[in-house]
Amino acid sequence: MRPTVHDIAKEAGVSLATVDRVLNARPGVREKTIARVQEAVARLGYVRDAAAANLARGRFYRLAFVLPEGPNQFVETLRAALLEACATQVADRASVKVVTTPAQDPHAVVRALRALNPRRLDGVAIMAPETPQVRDAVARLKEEGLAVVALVSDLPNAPRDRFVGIDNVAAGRTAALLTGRFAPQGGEVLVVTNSLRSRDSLDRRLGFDQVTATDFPKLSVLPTAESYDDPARMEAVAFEAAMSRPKLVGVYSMGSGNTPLLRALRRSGRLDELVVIGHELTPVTRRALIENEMAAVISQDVGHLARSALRVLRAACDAAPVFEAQERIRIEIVLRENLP
Amino acid sequence: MRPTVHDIAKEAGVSLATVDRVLNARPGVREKTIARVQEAVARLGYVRDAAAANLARGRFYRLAFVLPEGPNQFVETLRAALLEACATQVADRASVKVVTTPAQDPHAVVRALRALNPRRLDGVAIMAPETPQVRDAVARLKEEGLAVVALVSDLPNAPRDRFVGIDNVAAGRTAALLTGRFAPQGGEVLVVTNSLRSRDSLDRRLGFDQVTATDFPKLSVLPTAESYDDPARMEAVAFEAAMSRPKLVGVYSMGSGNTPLLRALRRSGRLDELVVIGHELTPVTRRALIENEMAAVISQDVGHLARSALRVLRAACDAAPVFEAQERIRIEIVLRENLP
DNA sequence: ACTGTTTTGAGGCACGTTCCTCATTTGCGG
DNA sequence: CCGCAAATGAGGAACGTGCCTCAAAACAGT
Repeated sequence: MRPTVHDIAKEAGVSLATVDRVLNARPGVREKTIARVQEAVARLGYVRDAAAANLARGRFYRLAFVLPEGPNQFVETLRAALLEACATQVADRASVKVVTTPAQDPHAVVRALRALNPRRLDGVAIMAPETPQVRDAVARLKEEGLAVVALVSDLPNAPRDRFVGIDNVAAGRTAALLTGRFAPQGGEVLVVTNSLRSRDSLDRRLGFDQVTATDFPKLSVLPTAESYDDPARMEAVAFEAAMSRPKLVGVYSMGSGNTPLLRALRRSGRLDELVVIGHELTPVTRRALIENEMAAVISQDVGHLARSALRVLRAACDAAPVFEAQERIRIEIVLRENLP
Repeated sequence: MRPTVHDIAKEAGVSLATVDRVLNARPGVREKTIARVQEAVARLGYVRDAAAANLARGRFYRLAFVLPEGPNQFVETLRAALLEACATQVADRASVKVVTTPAQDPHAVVRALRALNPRRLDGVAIMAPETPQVRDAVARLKEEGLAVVALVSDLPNAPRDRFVGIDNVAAGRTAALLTGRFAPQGGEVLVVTNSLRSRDSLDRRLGFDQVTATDFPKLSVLPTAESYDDPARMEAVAFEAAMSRPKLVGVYSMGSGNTPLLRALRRSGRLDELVVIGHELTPVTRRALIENEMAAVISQDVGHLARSALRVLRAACDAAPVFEAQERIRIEIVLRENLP
């Protein structure tokens, strides 16, 4: 059996109340006594029973997730993973509210953040492009004492407690390395995204350029084409590039919008000679991998993302340390053969 | 606030005792009453507070991990991850004993398993090659009522409750796909391992052959070379192949022993023209990736492995269902640019 | 209506911790 | 040595659930 606070008290020769005061860093204990208790803790190898502690504390975490809305498979699966995580022990003693905002309206996010009542909430996870208004809204939430984490796309200049997601520069570098090795003959690479306003796309492009510049001189990377979340525009841009650029060897899709992209490439008849690399495993990209239409998908485990965000938010609420190793989101490379 | 058993009792118009009997599937309640309680549970959206339940139950999980011993970086990091996981909430209300057995002695595992006292233990995780003796030892543990999971290397014909690890056939298929795409010109591929006795090596070879046979006719895969955990032998075999086979384009290392392998290939002077793919991210393989000596490493997150084994063991002890999505160990592809 | 069985109610103790209150002791300055 | 504040002890209630006992009620078959 593990030692309890009672054992510590006995071992240190103090009362239970004093042990409690020391363990919870409450004032009113002499240095000497603190040391004595801590020694006893070390000697007996005491570790606080988190279950009992939470029970006694009656702690309840009121959390909110602000996600973009739209025909975005990735966000849909993220939301599903979130709800699934809530049904398990990860979300124990927590209530989670999911708020969605129109993807294309940068003010909508701000409005949604303002609409949150800080007194009825302990923490917020935000997935949104970084704008000055969003930064201000985050700052306001922090001032109100809320825990704030950025999700998927970082808000590096906002006072968020933490970013939960992959290192997008490294993700872009990984995409470049795969493109370069899958297309050793070299040629032109088309880079597309729905919007460069999001920090994640920006970072990915940055990483992609770093590696192609230093390691794959035979690749020439075209300027980023933005679709602004318009499928028709995405399809037109991709089709145009495929038809007019004979030296095209690869396409790197940094955002969503893989359905119109693949449709265009299929239509151009050049899909099987192109190395297509995209992000996020969805039904669309999964199918494309199986059909050999996409060479690789760079992905992040949405289940891990959801659980990690929940754990990190709770830790931030308690100003407790996080278990780093568990919260590092991996850049997953998914090929046809290691589809989960 | 979340509803409690008290709320359920009130809602269903029964006593607390009856609610408890229904929730814990104890006998002595009429069908009609059971239905009434379950309706109340559904209506109020009650979910059992796992923390309080475990506390009340006073459940304590006594677990043991049986791991191979030896100069194996992978096992070392696994053990470290295990100890780290024990220090966190994952191992809450559990004691974990780690037993190591000499890697090369198949009887040592059996002896270690026999030495376990089933009355002082609730569950065991085993990482060992599958032999008839191991199967019998596992069967004996199961008969004693222990939970048993196979770790990393499956024991498909033993009555283990579950396998925690990657799908090694798929891992082999992934390695083949990478080799084929990284070496489109084709040629010979050397496959090495420390021992084909382990189920994982066997499965990886199987998967590797499947994909090379169907998708990469230009690759000809050599018979598996075994080192029997002897670094000198590994080095000799690899050097010999590199020197005598001009058409060699790739090496697939299915087990441990990457240090002597890389040393041999370096010595042969052909390392930079070979596509080397190995398993498990260790200091050795990490360095080889950074130096561009290895093209890719197929890995499994040891932290995830450790935490998953703990969770699965606990669930098996309680005959509780596991949260599948969280326990699926991914086949990670690690390149230079997405090193964690 | 009688017995006997099954079902239900009521209550209490336990788990390990937190967080109170109130009384007591200790240390310190004067 | 006194007075005062700080430090400590003792005890208890609570958190939500599990698990136990004993008695009361409902129901079955005769």
